[in-house]
Amino acid sequence: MSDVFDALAHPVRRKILKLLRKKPMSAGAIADRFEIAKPTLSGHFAVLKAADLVTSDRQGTTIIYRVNMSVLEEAAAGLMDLAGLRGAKESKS
Amino acid sequence: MSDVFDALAHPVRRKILKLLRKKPMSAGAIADRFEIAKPTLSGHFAVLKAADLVTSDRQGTTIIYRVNMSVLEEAAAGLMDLAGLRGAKESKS
DNA sequence: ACTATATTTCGTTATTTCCCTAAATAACGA
DNA sequence: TCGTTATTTAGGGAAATAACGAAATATAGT
Repeated sequence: MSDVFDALAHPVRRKILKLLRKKPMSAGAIADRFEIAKPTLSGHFAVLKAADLVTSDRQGTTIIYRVNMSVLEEAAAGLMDLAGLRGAKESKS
Repeated sequence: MSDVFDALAHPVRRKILKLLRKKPMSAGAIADRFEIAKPTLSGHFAVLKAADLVTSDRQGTTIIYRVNMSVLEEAAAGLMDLAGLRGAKESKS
């Protein structure tokens, strides 16, 4: 859970998730949307993956990233739990 | 919005919010719940305040912190927006 | 085997974050 | 005003994070 919030803390990573929400994209296609160097983005992908917020699978030479919706929903639920709102499961950490 | 996710990224700050959700507490009362030095916690309060996640008011020599529920709810809504879920307002950044 | 393309890993630098102790500030009561 | 309590600010060191260019890896096609 902490990994998730760490991952969400960076604006670029939130923007990546927002892109990915519409449709899965290759690392390169995502990189085209940013001014940031590819190695830097690659690092962001790694953080998102560590948080299990995205999954990746290779297709030939390109790597396709897709959002892991359930984890994103869990995070939202976690926040609602913090807020003490309806529909929130019990949470740790 | 970025400030909010930054603030939520630290486990201690999330724990503070969770405490404060039940009832407003003084800085010292919160500090009693942690092993962390008071100045360190004071720094965490400052981050939470910068994100507008908590408000503070002084009562004599003690300072009472309370959660700003609406901002916490906004953050949850922001996440749901990322997840593309119902009930989510449009969001920037 | 060689070349080209896509992506990541490595090594480095700069910035930020986190935590601490010590000192400062604020408000109270005697 | 003095002393006490509650909290914050200041200063500093260690560790984490973010960014880059260069080099490495993986795959496909020739």
